[in-house]
Amino acid sequence: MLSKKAKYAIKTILFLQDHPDLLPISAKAIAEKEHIPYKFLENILRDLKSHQLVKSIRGAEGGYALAKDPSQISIAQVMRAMDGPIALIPCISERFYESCAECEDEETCRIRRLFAEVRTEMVEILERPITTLAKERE
Amino acid sequence: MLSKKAKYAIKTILFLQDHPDLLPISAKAIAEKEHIPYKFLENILRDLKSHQLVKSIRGAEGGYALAKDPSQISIAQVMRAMDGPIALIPCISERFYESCAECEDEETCRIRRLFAEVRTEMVEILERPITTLAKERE
DNA sequence: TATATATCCTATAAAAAAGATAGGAATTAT
DNA sequence: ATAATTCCTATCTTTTTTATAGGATATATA
Ligand code: FES
Ligand code: FES
Repeated sequence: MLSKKAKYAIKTILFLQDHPDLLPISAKAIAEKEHIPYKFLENILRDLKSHQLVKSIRGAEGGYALAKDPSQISIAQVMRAMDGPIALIPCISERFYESCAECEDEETCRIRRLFAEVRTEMVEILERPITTLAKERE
Repeated sequence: MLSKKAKYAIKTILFLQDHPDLLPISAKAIAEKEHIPYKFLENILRDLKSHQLVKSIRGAEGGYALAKDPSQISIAQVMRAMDGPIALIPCISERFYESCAECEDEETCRIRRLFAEVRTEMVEILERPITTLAKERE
């Protein structure tokens, strides 16, 4: 399951997408509008920034904005920045590969292929740009 | 990511599939062969049994065996029995539905459809019978 | 029937991860 | 100068995951 952190992060990114203002948006404003604990959101924003998903302007009247065009941002990117791998097992993760402690040999592992297939399908959907996320009830 | 419990459970199920002996297989034997902590495995087997995935024979010479034909068992079933929902968000889970505390309205949620699509693809792959899991290096 | 081998059950402990908060330094518009 | 804001490190709390303990119950077989 998605962590709360990742879900808050997604909501934050979509909120910033929806408000491409001239002025950046403060963490305080985001926290209030999206009902995210303020200090928790600060941590999330720092992570989003370190992953080049948002940029920040310091000082009074400062705040946050998307670091790139929304067409270049996907839910997968946000999930990876917050929770790590998309894959359900580490040995087939593209960006967070780790060998499986429990499995003797990747070559003969019975479930590796299956989960690789799952990951491929997941990534295909989750890598879509967030611009494709129209509001429902169109 | 898959929990260790789920991974142990999958290994257990595949082990039982590979040993369709006349005699049931003891937890002790499974624990040794698959390198699973014995007492942890007991808990797992109890859960697998309560979900009708394995059956048990008590007493000396007792042990465990699959509760149904392997063609009727999938990795998805094992995952659900151990970790709960396959879906990444609760509001689209088929068997473990919960409304999302953070989202105001499912109808207007921007990410619900996307994650529903992800779940559909995941389930399609993970619901395959374990008999389709041939050993690699065919 | 005694014994050894098992499952079965409840409870607890230990470790790790997730979720949240605290306090203050640094920056900047007004 | 002041107020608003990001930035940083640290800590705390709660929940989940992983694992263990101890014993009750059942059963094959010698
Ligand atoms: S699941 Fe990774 S090697 Fe088996
Ligand atoms: S993710 Fe469940 S309603 Fe938005």
